[in-house]
Amino acid sequence: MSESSLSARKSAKSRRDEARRAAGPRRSGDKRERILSAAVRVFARSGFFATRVSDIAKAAGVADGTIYLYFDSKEDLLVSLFEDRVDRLLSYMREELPKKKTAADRLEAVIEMQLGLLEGERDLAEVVTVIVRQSTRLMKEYAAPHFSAYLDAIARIVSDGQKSGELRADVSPHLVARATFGALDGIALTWALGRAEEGGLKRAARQLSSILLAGLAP
Amino acid sequence: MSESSLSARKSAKSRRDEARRAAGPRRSGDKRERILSAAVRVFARSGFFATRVSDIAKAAGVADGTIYLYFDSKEDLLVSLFEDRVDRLLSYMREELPKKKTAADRLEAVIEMQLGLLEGERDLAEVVTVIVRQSTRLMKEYAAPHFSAYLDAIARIVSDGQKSGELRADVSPHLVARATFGALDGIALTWALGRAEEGGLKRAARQLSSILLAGLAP
Amino acid sequence: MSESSLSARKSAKSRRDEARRAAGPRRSGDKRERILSAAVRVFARSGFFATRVSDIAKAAGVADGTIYLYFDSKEDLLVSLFEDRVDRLLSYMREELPKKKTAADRLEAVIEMQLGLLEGERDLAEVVTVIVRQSTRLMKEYAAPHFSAYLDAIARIVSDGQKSGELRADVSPHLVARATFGALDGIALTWALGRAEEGGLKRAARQLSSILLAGLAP
Amino acid sequence: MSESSLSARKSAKSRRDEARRAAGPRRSGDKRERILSAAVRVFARSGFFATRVSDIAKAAGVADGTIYLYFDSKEDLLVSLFEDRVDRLLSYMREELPKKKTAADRLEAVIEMQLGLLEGERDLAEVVTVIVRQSTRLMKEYAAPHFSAYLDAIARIVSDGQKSGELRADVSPHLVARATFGALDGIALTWALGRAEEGGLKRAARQLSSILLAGLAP
DNA sequence: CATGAATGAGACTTCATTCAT
DNA sequence: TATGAATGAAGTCTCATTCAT
Repeated sequence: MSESSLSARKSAKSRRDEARRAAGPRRSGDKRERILSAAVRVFARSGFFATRVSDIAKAAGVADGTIYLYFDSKEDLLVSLFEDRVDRLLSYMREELPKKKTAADRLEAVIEMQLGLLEGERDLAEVVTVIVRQSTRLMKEYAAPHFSAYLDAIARIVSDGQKSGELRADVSPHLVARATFGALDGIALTWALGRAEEGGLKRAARQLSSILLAGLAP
Repeated sequence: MSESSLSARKSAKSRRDEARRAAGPRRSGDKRERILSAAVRVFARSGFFATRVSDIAKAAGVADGTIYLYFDSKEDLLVSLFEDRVDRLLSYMREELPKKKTAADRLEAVIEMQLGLLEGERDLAEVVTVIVRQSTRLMKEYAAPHFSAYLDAIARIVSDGQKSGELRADVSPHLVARATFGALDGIALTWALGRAEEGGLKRAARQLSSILLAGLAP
Repeated sequence: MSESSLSARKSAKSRRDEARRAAGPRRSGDKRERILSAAVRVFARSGFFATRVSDIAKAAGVADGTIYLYFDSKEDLLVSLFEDRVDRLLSYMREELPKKKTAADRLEAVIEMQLGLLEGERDLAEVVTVIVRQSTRLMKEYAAPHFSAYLDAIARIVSDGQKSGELRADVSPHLVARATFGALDGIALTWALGRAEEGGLKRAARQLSSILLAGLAP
Repeated sequence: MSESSLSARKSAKSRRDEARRAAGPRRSGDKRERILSAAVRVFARSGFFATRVSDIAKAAGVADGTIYLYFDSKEDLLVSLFEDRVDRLLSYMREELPKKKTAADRLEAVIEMQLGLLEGERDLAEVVTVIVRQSTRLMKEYAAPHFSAYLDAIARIVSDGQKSGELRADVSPHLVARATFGALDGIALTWALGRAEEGGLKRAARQLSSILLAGLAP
């Protein structure tokens, strides 16, 4: 999930926005953020397709047309939302992972990170886990590559751990990555759909780490 | 996932269909199945919203209107599809689980069952994991209860295993259930979206079982 | 203005229509014609851009969506209209012109034909002369080639007449073609916009022929 | 095409502009001209409806809103453009025609004038001949009266020439006017759409005059 | 039972115009 | 005067659903 792959998708609009941001904030530089944040709420409540652009506009307190000053289309809005949030995850990964020395510490960090990203942002959790899967094009053309890169990063941690003898070698690193991601996703999904208790995800992170590491011990 | 919860949603059409099935096969009793099977293929390729009813009709070789002789709506078609396939899973669970004596055996059975259901039916895998999440109403009103029942069943296996001392007691049974389901779902998702190798799911089932049971050992 | 160039533009819809027509008239095989004829009236009154698709639908007594069963888009509707009517002109040209032996007779025939096509169809006259020029894309991509072919045909008549000594040789055949077409178009335009008297175009045709032939005498 | 008919349409803006012009050039008096000249270019390239006000603003190097300091609306901009250029034609007619003594000289003058106006201004030629026809309201409410006045002026030349025996009397003066205008328009149209050769229009003017006068000889 | 032409509600998006700065 | 971000009305087109045959 390299930086370059992330910046690959750049609409005319977002390029314009960047120029605008670089030139310093204009009168309503926060409008883009207001729209994004309204979109998280509305998408989470109704799903991508059932959400009308006018719903988001109303929730953001702007006119329908204003949406299109900041995003190319409804789909671009969802993608931007996704990117915006995935960016945080990636930055965090690039900064924190190298500091950990053992595979165990790294897996724990990934787990805490992925769940922690959502902690306190129930709507975002639902968008990321459920809504993004609603646009097949988005899923296949955009999410899939990033998704693979993310899985690859996890698999590499496992594979390195196996080489160093820290983890058992009789399981496929990629399977572990897929299962780990799925477990995290499943926890987030049920957390988002059910009662999202305060601090629940943190406890879940600790327990999942514990099970996974015990299960992967040589 | 009790029988009663399953029969909660019963449209006029599905009730009629059941009566018909009970009365034995009619001349065009297979048309319903032809439509369902076409729907699996088309939904899997294009997603729920991007699929037009006329696409399914064409794939099934029937007229658009014919769909509405067997299903109330496009959404009813998806729900019926889901029910039809989940039914197999439930029957299997009710028959096989009681035969297993240890928690380990039961968890292994659940894992093999859930993945085995999809093995050889790539399209169905995609529908179940991705497409079903596209209709928020379906997800929240229909799937959620069944989903909970399914998770509860897994959690009970864990909880029983903890009471008997077979499994470690310091993790939440529900968390284990959610993580297990998620791991299975994640494996199925990546299998469906990526290269679905022959026999891959069977191997995955064995490895996941091994990790999970080792991780849950007291 | 060869046959092949005419059939070059064939939308999915029109191809479907042809198949349908070939297979014999369905229940409402005349609906396409009803829409076309309504379109002539409404386009003539309001122009291409100011006309809403729903206006045409109302005038034709069909639902908005029905338009799209027969035409790909609003623009396709205009193009189809144009083609449909130009076809008559071309058929006539291919059949009648070869029968005439002198350049004078041929020019007279062209003049009578172009104006006669519109006689009794005031709306069509306006569509052809005014409305078609409203869609620049249509004008440049579609009309221009056919237009050139039409002008070429007239120019050839002149050029042949010059070679045979029947017409004066000191004027450019293409200029004569452009001026003749323009004169006819101008007459049609003012006839359409003003009081379109019965028989006026026939008289106009005779007078224009007379002036043109006298002007071109060697 | 009397002066009074020309001043019939006078928006608040144009009245203000006239006052300004009468008072002598202001600092930004050229901005209006910059906008008009940009409008000619953009209208000619894309047509009236396909042209966005913002396109013109960009081409003129002003902000969108600035357009509305000089013109009431997009349509007013087109009308102003038309008036501005037609003004030249009218001034010329009022000054030059009375100097000519014969009908032949007058017709030649009209022809040279109408084509000469466009010579060297290909964009303007396209605007006048094609684009102006795109706004039906403009065509019917504004252009038609001026158009009639212009045709009347030509018809009067013919009619006078018939009375003096200089031109044949068996053709309708109005028909001649309409055909002459049409021929000129047709030449300008094809010149604008095709390869606009240098000097082409001047040659065309001479040939057309020659044909027309020979055709109208008694 | 089956058909598929017809319907029409509703969504996304554009763009002329305004107005606070 | 000049700006350009914001507005919101309005239009094209899609597609689930119906119903006459």
